[in-house]
Amino acid sequence: MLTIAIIRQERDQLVEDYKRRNLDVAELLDQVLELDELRRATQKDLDGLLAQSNEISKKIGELFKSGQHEEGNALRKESAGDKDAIAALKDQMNATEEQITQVLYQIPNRPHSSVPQGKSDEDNEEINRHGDIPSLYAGAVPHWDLASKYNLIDFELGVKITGAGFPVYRGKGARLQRALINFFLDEARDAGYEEFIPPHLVNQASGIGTGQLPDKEGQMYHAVADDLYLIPTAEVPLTNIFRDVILRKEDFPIKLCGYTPCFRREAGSYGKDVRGLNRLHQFDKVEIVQLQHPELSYSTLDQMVAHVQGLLKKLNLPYRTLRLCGGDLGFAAALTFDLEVFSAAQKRWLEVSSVSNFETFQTNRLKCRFKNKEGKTELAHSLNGSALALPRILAALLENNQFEGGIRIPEVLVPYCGFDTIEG
RNA sequence: GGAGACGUGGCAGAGUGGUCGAAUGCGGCGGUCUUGAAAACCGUUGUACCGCGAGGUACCGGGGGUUCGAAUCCCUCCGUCUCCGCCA
Repeated sequence: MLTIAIIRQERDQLVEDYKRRNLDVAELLDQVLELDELRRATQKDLDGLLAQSNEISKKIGELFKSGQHEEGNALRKESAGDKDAIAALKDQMNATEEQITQVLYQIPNRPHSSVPQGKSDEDNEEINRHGDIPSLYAGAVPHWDLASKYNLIDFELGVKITGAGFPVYRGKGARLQRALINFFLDEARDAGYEEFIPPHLVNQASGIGTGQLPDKEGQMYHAVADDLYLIPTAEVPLTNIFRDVILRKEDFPIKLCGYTPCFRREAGSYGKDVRGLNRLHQFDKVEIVQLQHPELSYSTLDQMVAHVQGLLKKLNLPYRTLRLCGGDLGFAAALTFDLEVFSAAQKRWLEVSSVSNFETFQTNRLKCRFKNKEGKTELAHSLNGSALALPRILAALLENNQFEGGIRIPEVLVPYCGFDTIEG
């Protein structure tokens, strides 16, 4: 969420910047400014009335204390009149603040200066590629065929138990999942991230804190009876650890990681690209999160991208790095790098990680601040990235490493799996 | 789920209608002393908003109410603890 201070100071520049998101925010910003004027004027009036009322109350107290009851009672009657005016101004204050919040909720994060103009994922900027795309043998098949051929994943069984998008992993498929989770967590720990196991359901305040609510209400599973939401990513509980927290600048950088299942309704997605593991309602992911000093957050972003690239290198998966254009950038992000691996049997790139700097967008909602050099509180920067999401990694691993007699397991995973080949 | 107790500043813990944004202790920060450190002593130490400033306003779990005035009384929600029940 943008701060009102920024809108007041940089209104014109903001309008310019949001054009790269293909958004015209002029009207929204002006609404905020107008409401803010009203709010300040109202507070001025309200504070004045309250000050008066406080003073009279104090006087009455003193009169009664010194035994001057008649004078006290006279004053009491006199002061009763302001109550309605005070109540009316309070109502107006609250209503105006609420309106400001509602407008601010509609405005996505300001794109970083390096974010290219663009409409869709086709305009994303490819930054680099790494690894050779394997040439598969003639009988190579996509991962959904491999999954059933080697009895690794049962999609139909998931449909029976729950519904589409909830696969059942079994046997070596299940063990491979667990191996990947442990591998990713160990790598994160080696990189200095503290491991957490957070709750998988969160309250509304947490959803608002990281930006899922109210913007993406329909994308989360909602347990209505208890008004809790199933997390779409570990980012939500992990980042919300720092809601309403004032850090010391020595605390930076704060590095956390955690494995959780992720639940996404994927409302509105349909048809192609949803086959097999490509798009699921429940999937596993290891997430890395950092809170950082504003001056350092972009070098931190680069480090996080490098960490994810390191994972892909160790898994020997060909990947490319994209800088998302304004049109593809998420609501809360200022800058995002996507990592995609090449799925050799589907012959296409699959997004496996999204690493973002949210600058103060989340921390403003979270009220996560630190004491700066001048001793003043200042909003921290928050960042996160998938390191990594499992399903598409698994898809690419199965497809890229298949041979006539089975599937080879990448060397780094063998100690985690306890097997080096999947065969019929 | 039932019964009871409680929710105050970084922590501990006073405060039951007025001068309380809140005693005191601990912790933190600055200083004196010291070769240095510790101890001792002195000072300082919540957050947000409005205002050029002086200063003002709000906040004692959240929300609402009573009152001229609420940390204090009432209602409600949330949470914690103890006992009972149930249970991995």
